Amino acid sequence: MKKGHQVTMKEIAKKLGVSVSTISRALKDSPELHPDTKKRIVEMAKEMNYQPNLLAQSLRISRTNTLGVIVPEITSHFFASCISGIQDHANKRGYNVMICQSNETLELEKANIRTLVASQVDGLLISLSRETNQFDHLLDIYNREIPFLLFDRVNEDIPVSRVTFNDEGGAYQVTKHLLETGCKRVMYVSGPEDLYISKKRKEGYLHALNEFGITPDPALVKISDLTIEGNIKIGKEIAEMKSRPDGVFCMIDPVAIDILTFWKSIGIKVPDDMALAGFTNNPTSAVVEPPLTTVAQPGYEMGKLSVTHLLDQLDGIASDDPISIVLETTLVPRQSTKALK
Amino acid sequence: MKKGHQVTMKEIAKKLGVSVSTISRALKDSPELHPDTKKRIVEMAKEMNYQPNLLAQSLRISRTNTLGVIVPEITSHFFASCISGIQDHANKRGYNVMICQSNETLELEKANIRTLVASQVDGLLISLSRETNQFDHLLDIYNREIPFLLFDRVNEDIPVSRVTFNDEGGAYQVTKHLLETGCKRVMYVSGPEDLYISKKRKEGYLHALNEFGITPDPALVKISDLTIEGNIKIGKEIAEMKSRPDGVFCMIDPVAIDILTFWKSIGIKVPDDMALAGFTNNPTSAVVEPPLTTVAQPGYEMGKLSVTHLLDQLDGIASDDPISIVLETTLVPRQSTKALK
DNA sequence: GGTGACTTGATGACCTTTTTTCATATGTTT
DNA sequence: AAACATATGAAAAAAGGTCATCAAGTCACC
Repeated sequence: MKKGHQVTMKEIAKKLGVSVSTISRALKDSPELHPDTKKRIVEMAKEMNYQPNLLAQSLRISRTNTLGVIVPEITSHFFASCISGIQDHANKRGYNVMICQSNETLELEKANIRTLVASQVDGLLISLSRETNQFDHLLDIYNREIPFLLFDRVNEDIPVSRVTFNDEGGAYQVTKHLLETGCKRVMYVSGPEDLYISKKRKEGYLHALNEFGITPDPALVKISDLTIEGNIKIGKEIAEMKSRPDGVFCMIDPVAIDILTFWKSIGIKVPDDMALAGFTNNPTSAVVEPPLTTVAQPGYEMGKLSVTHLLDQLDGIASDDPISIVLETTLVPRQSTKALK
Repeated sequence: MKKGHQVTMKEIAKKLGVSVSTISRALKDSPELHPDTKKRIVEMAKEMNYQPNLLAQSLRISRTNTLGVIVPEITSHFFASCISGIQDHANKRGYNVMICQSNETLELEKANIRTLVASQVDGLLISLSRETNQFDHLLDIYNREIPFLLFDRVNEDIPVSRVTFNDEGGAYQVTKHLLETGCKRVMYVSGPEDLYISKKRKEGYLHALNEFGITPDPALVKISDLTIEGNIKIGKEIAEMKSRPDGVFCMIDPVAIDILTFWKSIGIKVPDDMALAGFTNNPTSAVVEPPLTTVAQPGYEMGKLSVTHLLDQLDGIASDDPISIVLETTLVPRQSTKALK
């Protein structure tokens, strides 16, 4: 199939028997043109359904008014919300958005960056893949002075702006909640240790324990590979412990939900046998039985703030110096943890 | 913030003291170039981190290798899955994807089309918004011979390829399932009547009733505006009916889940008091209590098939004549409906 | 020495739009 | 009639890359 022909300024010019410069002047609303001519041209452009070729325009002015976005996966509700926030607010400021997913692989992340840069995007919003433990590709675009920032899945060694949640604070809140509702032995089920959020949330967990005068027990920290099988394996391990925890805080909701489902199948009662809490406030967490206590992360808001900051930098409204924007999270207590007395 | 300078062919040429044409030939792997020179150039290009400017390239060859995608909303798991399928398979064939969401409004749908067309995308994959009841914008791009197809939310009057689910068949399956598990009075909760899927699923519903020799009762068809409030209102209306249905089939999962949640709050038991079924197989439907019987629609697959067909048309592999691709759905029986005897 | 093959240079057209410059053609003013 | 303003044309340069063409150089071979 071949694309149909697009109307160009040249063709309008020919049709009206005027020159291309006149067309350009008319469409740019230049003051040195007779209003009548201007009107004639604008009307003809409309009639011929003229659309300026953004490629040519971008090439000329060396700006595309397009931003690139890279997320680990679109099907995650959280990232979908971020994208939604990014899109809405990018559009509001006259920018378009090209979205790519890395599928949690370093390889695709690199490839996406390459393509977006080649497409001359004006800036990039990146959330790193789980696999990303090496940062040459980011340093590369940093050195090439391509404006970008990191959100949610960030790295602290790259001198660019970061937008994150107060992961430590959220983990602190939820651990504290478990302790306040009577748990004595609270476990933390983490993701891979080199993940930024694994570390941060562990800090919050430890912080809360510390505040309650509890010495951390290494047996009460487990690491999941975040696959369904991995999560179930952890659930099983916990069930089989001689000395079980009485409260479990999982780094992300899906881990908690997989464990919950497994526990239900073997007769473990939540929260009576063990309390359970997650993090992220996925839509699913509200409807499982019992509803899961979790920590809400406003994804749309994160997308909005990220894109706004980047555009502010592009437009010279904000300084180019990297800043760190930290969004607060909110504890969402539900029935998977006991009630406060 | 200003974007850093990008290396051009001219600069490589200057550095190596050769002409731009030689660079071009080397990068195009032209056979008429000495292998040594080719190697020298390719290495220098790599060293200088040269990336061809896709804008210029696209402008010249009048092809962008980019597809545009318009979905009603990204945060829906179903559409996110479609996008994922589209992206993966577009990339596989060397295409990029620009994604836009219409937020279920006609206005944004039009604006998105305009922008994507102005950006010279090679083709479009469109899923219509709920509000779209007028099709000038589609006829417009049809007349301008811009290759596109419709998926999921389609319209049958535009002569372009369509990719849909067998909505009628899925609705028939689930209604039949309700009848087979003992329901005598099955209700259909529809969305707005001008929606394609509202109509199709109603056909399937009626088809099953007919097969069981049941005369459709107009009181057993309700229409929701698909907002949470609207769904709850329907749930309430059903609860207050003097002669309640004993099975309710909702056009989409969220409607069923909102109704289920409301019913739980007022003590109606599912499936004992009334059986309940949805459509789409949202992740949520598997974890509500009781798990919701629904119809699975493979979104990733739909995205994959859509993009593959469009690219086949673009590449001349498939004929330009519009075809209709119909994907089969699968009944997912769960505990919100009674078991078969 | 002539022929042909191979390699590279040099040039320019082209894609579309933007922007500038200079040249005209009018009409208006003094 | 000269001076000026206004409106428009015509053309070129630029953005970066592609592609084709012609010229010219080097080399080998008969």
